[in-house]
This record gives sequence, C-alpha cells and structure tokens, in this order.
Amino acid sequence: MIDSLNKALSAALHSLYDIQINPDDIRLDITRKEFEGDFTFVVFPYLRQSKKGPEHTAQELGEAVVSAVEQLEKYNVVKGFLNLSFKSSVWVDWLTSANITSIRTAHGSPRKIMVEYSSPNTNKPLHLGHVRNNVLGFSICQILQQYGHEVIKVNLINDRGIHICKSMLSYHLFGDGETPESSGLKGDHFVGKYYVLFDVKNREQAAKLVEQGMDPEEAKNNTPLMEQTREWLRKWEEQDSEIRSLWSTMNGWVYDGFHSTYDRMGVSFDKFYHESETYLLGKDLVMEGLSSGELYQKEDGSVWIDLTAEGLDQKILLRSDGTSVYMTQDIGTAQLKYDDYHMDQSVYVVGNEQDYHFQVLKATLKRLGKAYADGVFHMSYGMVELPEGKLKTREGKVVDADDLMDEMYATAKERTNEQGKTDGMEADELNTLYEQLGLGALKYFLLRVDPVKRILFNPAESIDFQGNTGTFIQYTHARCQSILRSISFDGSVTLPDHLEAEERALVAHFHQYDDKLAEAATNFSPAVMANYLYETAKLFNSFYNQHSILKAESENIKQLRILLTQRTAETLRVCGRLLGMEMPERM
RNA sequence: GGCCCGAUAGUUCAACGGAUAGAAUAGAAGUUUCCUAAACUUUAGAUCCAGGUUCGAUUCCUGGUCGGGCUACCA
Repeated sequence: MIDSLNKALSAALHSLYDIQINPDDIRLDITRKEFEGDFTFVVFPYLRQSKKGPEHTAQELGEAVVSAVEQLEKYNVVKGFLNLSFKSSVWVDWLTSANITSIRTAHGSPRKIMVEYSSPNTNKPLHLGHVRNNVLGFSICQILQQYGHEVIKVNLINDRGIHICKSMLSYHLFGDGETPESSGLKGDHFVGKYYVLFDVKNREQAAKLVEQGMDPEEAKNNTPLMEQTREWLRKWEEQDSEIRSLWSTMNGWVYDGFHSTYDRMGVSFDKFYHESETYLLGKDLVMEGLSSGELYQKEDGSVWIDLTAEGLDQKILLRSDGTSVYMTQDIGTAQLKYDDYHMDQSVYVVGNEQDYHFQVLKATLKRLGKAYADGVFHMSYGMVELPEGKLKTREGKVVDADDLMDEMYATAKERTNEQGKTDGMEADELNTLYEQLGLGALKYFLLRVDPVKRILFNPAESIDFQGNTGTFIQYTHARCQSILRSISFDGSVTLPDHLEAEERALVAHFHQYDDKLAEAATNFSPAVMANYLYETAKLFNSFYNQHSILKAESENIKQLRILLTQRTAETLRVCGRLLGMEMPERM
C-alpha cells in the first residue's frame, strides 16, 4: 500500500515541480485521529521548488496521486498537510491477507546477536533492579528474534571475588551448620542472609578500631574479618580444596534459588559463563597490546591504555603486581564469547552506572585491533530507585524480587476475587491466572518506560491493575477470547467494503505493527512494543463499546468484526510474548 | 573540577523536526434489561529557564538551573 503511494508521490513531485526524490525517501506520517485520512504527506519542504502556497501544492499533489493510485479513495488538504485515504475495501483486503504475527526478515540484514543480561552476583538474592534487567534483556531478545535476527542469550555469572568470600566466611564463622533446608530459606536468600550478617559483624569490629583511634574509612577495610576475607580470596585462587568445596556448596544453593526465580519470571538463557572461569582471561591480549605498542607500561610495572584521543581517560589494565582488573577480564571474556559464537553484534544489558566502563571496553578492544569491537553495544538502562534513593542490599533498602512477585500474585488474587468472574475455574487454573496477572502487571510496569530513564518505585503505592497497565491488556485479550469461544471466523463469507471509524482505526493500527517492531528492534526499546500493545487494547475496547460483534447488522459485518477480534487477540498474544507477558483466556 | 544521562498535566508515562503536545491516574459528570464495567464516554489540567538554527522546535545546537550516575592498582 505504502509503496504505491510513495511511488506516486515521487512521480507527481517530479512531473509537477521537477523535484527528484527517490520513492524510498518519501516520508509519510500516520494521519492524526482528529483529521480524516490514513496517511499524511507534509508538503512544506517542497514549497520552495513548487513555487506555490502550501494548500495549492498539496491540492495539486493530492489530485495527481489519487488519480494515479487506484487504491486511493480521496484526499483532503489542511494547510500544508495532504491527507490521503485508501478505499475501505483495500483495508479489508489487507486485513484478510495480512500475516501479522510471522517473524520478520524482510529488513534484509539478519544478524547473529549475542545478548548478555541478568549477570547476577552469587552472594545475594535478586532485587527489583535485577528484575528490570532480566525483563528488559529477555524482552529485547524476543524482539530481535521476532525481527528476524538470530539471538544467543547469555548470562555471565559473577561467582567469585571478594564479595563472594564475605558471605562464605560469614557462613563459616556464624552458620553453625545451618542449611537452606534446615532453615526453610530459599538458597539465594539463605546466602544473602550471611552476606548481610558479614556487614553487620564487620561494622562492629570496625567500630572497635575506631574507638582505638583509627580513621573510620580505614577501619572498615582493616578489621580481622576483612583480613580473613582477603586471605580466603587468596586461598580460593590457590584452589584450596576446603574453600573451593564450601564455595561450590554455597553457589549451588544460590543457583537453586536463582533458577526458580528465573523460571517464575519466565526468562531463560542459551549459555552461562562463569567469572570463575573467565577471570584470568584477558592478560594475554593485554600483553599482545603491550608488544604492539598500543598499551604502555609504567615504571612500577602496571599496564595502561591511553584513551584520551577518544575523549576518555587513561585506564589501568594490569596492576603493578601483574594481576587483572575488571576491565582485563571483560576484554578476555569478549574474546571468548566471540571465539565461541562469531556473532555480528554483542549486546550487554547493564545499568547506566557502567556507561563509562563500556565506552572504555569498546575503545580498548578497537585499539587492540579487534574488528568485532564495532559490534559491541551497551544496552544501558536507568536504575530503579526507591523514594529514598538507590536500592542497597547491604543496608536492607531493597525490594526483593521474590517478595515482590508474591505480592503481585496476592494482589492479583484479591482483585480477581473482587470481580467474581472466575466461577468454575479449577484451582490450578486460578493459580496460573494470578501468576499471569501479577507478573504481567509487573513486567508491563517495568517495560513501558523508555529504558534510558530511571524508574521510581514507591512500595507504598502498589503497581496498578487499572488504566495503562499489563492487566488492561490481558483483560482485553480475555474479552476477545470470550467472544471467540462462542463463534469463529468463517472465511467463505464475503466481507463488507465499508468500515466504521473504529474498525478502520483498528485495521490501520495493525498495519503499523511492522514499523513498530522495526523501531523497537533497532532502538533496543521494548517500550515501543509496550505502547503499541496498549494502543491495540485501547482501540479494541473503544470499538467493542461502540459496535456489537455478535449482534452485528448483517452477517458479513459480523464476520468482519470477528476477524478484527481475532486479529486483536493475536496481536496481543504476539506482542505480549515480546514483553514476556502471557495472555489469559479468561479473567 | 571533568565527562555521561534525565527534566512534559498534582502524579506516572507518550509524542522519526510537523497540524489544536497525547494517555493513564488522582478530581468532576455520565454509561450495564445487550458479546467480560479490570471497560467505555465527557470534562478540567503540562513542554525547567534564556538564547540560536528552521517555513515550523518538547524534539536539533549553545549557555544556565535542578536531579541521577561515572570519574579507584573496586567489581
């Protein structure tokens, strides 16, 4: 539809005003709903060459295009805006034949894309910030896949380091043989408890040192506990069997906990990397860079890269004692990932607090001569904050992921019971429903916001189930299904060639799906799909309230409306899946 | 200090440089003998400030204000 219009506009501009413009470069807007028309062509940019006023120019173009394109019905002009309307029959044909849900590859450049997301530390349970990461990461993978790319979902687990040793030591000293089983705690929460306990004990010890006159900052890092933690880290690195054994045990507990949380959130991975296996990587690459002269060494032996030419700073890559820093291992891991998959693009879903880190990583890889550096992309997103500020596990200022999902479930159950529409549903069906509604509301809440913006979460105000919410979208789907349960589309009936305003709006909206998917995929923005989903539900409800489906004026109108209902449900399911939201049959 | 990001109705969010800046929520007023009222309809309410570019700026540029982040031989 659009193609023929673009061609006609291009031809008309050429023949009327001698303007050369490629059909692909013609820009059409969706006509705003307060005006009549489907697509709008803005003529202002061409006035200089047409040498006529905006209305006159638009008039002439409209005349030419409508007579050239048989599918067009009419046009109207408002100032410099040429609004073009297709014949209703064209829309109906499109609706009948359109394959809304299929995977798109028509953009012509399918790529192999690795997306790293989640990447948790194994010393504490997941909180709301992680939930945003997981939901965003999973969603963008779904979107990229739907757009026709090949996607590899990876999780780089941060399973080693000083913070892991803290929870290990804390458990060793104060655990008294307790286990997740004996305490009835989920594994990750169990380990997290000891991580928090470490901090408590460490503060006590630090306070004593301060009493003895030590500087508070210094004291924190020089307690007996901290000394021992560092000792444990050394032993861990030396493969001390006792330490390693405790480490595997505790990580095992955490993994059990994480896996159940992941399952519940509905996220998954194709590949897990573990820092314990990658933390030594990268040194070789740094040494290569040193010999090729891209890096330099200070007198104390530390190795640096000077990125001032790229507008960044100088960055250390190897300490004077020859050990790695975080950046070193990220360089090594980037290489490992590339060797494993040879992907065209490597996406890191990581919070915006690490914007600088990823600029440096990319620039460094480039300097080291790695062509794949161009494919490195940091999908940065804003932090989730409480009214009092950032989430902080150690200070207990967190919204725990599991607790939050429980609360969402409970609220969903409560609201559903208030509605009283679920009579006759089995207990396990109801359980699934509450889960779908609770998680749906949560995911939509997190995804509808542009990723670059931070999200303020106020625990005092629970996540909504009314208005612009996941629930509204799910409700609309259930509404569609309730109709489609009683009747289905009969393809043998000839459809009408007239559309009511609300019907036309829905069809035109379905037509935007391709553009929206492309926008979401190229901008890495699930929020685009969330908004599209909301619009879909809104338009359907508006249509639904205005026109009866089952009691339509005639059989062919009825069939058209059933088809519209079917398409709506389909769109909600497909786009919902892109956000990781499930659509209930009844609610 | 330097660098990065954000700022839109009371609140939470939209708006490839285009028309009268859209929604939701909170407020006011309506809609159910009829397919799910977790819905629909009506109403009131906003672009941080000052310049600049443009036929046209919430959008792009410059400067400022406010908020957040980064700026470790931490991860």
